[in-house]
Amino acid sequence: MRNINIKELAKALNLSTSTVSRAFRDNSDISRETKDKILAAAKELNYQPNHYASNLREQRSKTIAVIVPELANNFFSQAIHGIEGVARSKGYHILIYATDDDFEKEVSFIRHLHNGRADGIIMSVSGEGNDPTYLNGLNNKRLPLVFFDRVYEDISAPRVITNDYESSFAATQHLIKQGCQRIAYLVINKNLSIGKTRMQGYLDALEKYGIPFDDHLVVDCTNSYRKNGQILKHMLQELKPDGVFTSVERLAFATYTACHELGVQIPEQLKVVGFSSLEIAPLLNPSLTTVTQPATRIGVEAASLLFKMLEQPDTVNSNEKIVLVSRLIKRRSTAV
Amino acid sequence: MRNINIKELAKALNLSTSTVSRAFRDNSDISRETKDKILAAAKELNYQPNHYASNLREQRSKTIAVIVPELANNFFSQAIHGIEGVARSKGYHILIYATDDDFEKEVSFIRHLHNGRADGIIMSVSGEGNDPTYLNGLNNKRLPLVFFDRVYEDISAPRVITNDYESSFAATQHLIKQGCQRIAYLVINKNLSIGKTRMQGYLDALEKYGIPFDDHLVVDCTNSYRKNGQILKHMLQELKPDGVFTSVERLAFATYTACHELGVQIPEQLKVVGFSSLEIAPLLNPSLTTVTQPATRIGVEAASLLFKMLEQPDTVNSNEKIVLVSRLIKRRSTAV
DNA sequence: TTGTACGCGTTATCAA
DNA sequence: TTGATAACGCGTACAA
Repeated sequence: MRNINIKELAKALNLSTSTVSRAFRDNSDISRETKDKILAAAKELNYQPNHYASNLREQRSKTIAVIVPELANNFFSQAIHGIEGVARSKGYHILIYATDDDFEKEVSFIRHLHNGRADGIIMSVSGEGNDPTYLNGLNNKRLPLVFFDRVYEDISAPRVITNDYESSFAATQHLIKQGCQRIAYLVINKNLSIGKTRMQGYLDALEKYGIPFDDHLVVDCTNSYRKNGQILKHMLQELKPDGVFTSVERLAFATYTACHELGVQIPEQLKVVGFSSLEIAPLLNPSLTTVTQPATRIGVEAASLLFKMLEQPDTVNSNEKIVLVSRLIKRRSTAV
Repeated sequence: MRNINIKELAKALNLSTSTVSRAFRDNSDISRETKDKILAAAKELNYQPNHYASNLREQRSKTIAVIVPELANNFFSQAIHGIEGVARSKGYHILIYATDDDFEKEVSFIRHLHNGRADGIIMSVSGEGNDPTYLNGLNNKRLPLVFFDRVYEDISAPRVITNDYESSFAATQHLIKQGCQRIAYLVINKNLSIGKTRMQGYLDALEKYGIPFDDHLVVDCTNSYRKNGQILKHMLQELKPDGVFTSVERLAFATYTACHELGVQIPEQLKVVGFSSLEIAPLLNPSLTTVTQPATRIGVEAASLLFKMLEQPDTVNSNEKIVLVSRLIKRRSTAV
């Protein structure tokens, strides 16, 4: 069964293409009767208006692009889940792009999206702290952009983030109150805004409780599973921390693994708290104290914001910032 | 900065639109010199060929659609990750759709994709065992379809699956060898092919070792976290199994949670093994014995198969079946 | 090597 | 209420 086009359908019904076209749009004038007839025939002959022709004509794609650093990641898949729900309810489709934390890919994706393929972009930026000003040359066109979670601070675009500073402060404070004095901060890229903000919370909590800052305890990790294992084992043995605060989920897991391998007892010898959206954190050994971001909700808010920009451009300020609240959930990994 | 079109760029360069067009296509004749000039000017003026116009003209979208039951799920996000990598390397974009295990949504997505929006579809089917013959009326058009993991057995389309029967047999056998006699099989939808296949492995393993089959031990669960908790706690208390084999990851987690709440000791009182792609299964309490599917690889294979269908249609048989091997990884949850 | 002209399938404008 | 027609932006015969 071939795809037929509007002409063929029109001919089959002895109608003009305009009339057929009208049957598929809600606003136009068309008699109830002919409309029904057309829709019935369309179903019968399996006709659907060609998407590309429509979009070319209407100059919009009913598609939004979502760019994330990685796909196989709890947080991002939950966020995408949230975005998808909103998009579907609006009749929009979503294109997915993964940068693998590669800035070049990010730039390339963004550039190529400026060809009409998408009506808007939702992005969590790549991990490399490169120069994001390339966005300035672009975003003034009518391709709205919304950031979520990982943002470029100096780029003017609406964003949905969480209260990273406060939750990092709270997490660090929690470790201190549980008796930790040598608290390591684990980060993937401390130049990225999110790494910096979370670190500031860590630093300020230390200061508040009069704990001297030791910059050896700020440990720069990688995206490589293997390398992180080496780095962390080395760190645990050399620096002998009694607490660890990880700025991303993966590093909490890496810490667990390193401790298992070294025979370091959590929480007796080392207390661990980390950012994590893992639903089964309670099932870990020991159950993991987490700073849990409302990942799905972040996606929902980001998508809603983007649709607001699409539907009522004037109501959204480019400095708009939605801050959602993360929760510190205390579990066994930080028990006394 | 507005988007400019090919006409404006041509005018700016004092060239014809065809010449400009040629500069963006590799095959056509065009002097090195003019080509460079055009590309430079394009960059300067931020010109990109309009995607919808190109696609309308060329009758293909360089886009594939991926339909999955859910997004916030380890297995599927890893599979999508695999698909994305292959697609990107081919210069293709991917559209993502989540059915939420709703058959109606699946049908709707598939139907709507037959409007030129995508050149092919990769799908893991929705969880409801409805009538999939709707696909027969469609897939003969030139919109290639590849199934992965969850498939419709009676629909003729290439598929990428894992050796579910064998690994289920192996998992059940492992439980038996560890001393289990009353082994429960947990499934979400036992009418779905995947649920059936995995159950057959379970049944045959029981039979091989002369363990009588008790159909109360086949427990139909849901997608609701709360309901599963009730079902499982009830099951544990009433049926007193000494082993549990779960056909999907989520039910293994639910089992853990129920056991924690009831104070049932794993593995002493109950041994657990489940299908799961969770990378941190070793970190669970206790570490979880898993049947681990090569999720990313499945995505890669499915995408590769689809591209083969797009590039050399005749070389792919519609009955083609790629079977990848899952691994049974023994951990503490089934220790003696 | 470059330019002219047409058509991809649709929708909006205008006329009937 | 319906039909004829032009235009959306591009790519490719064909002509130059």
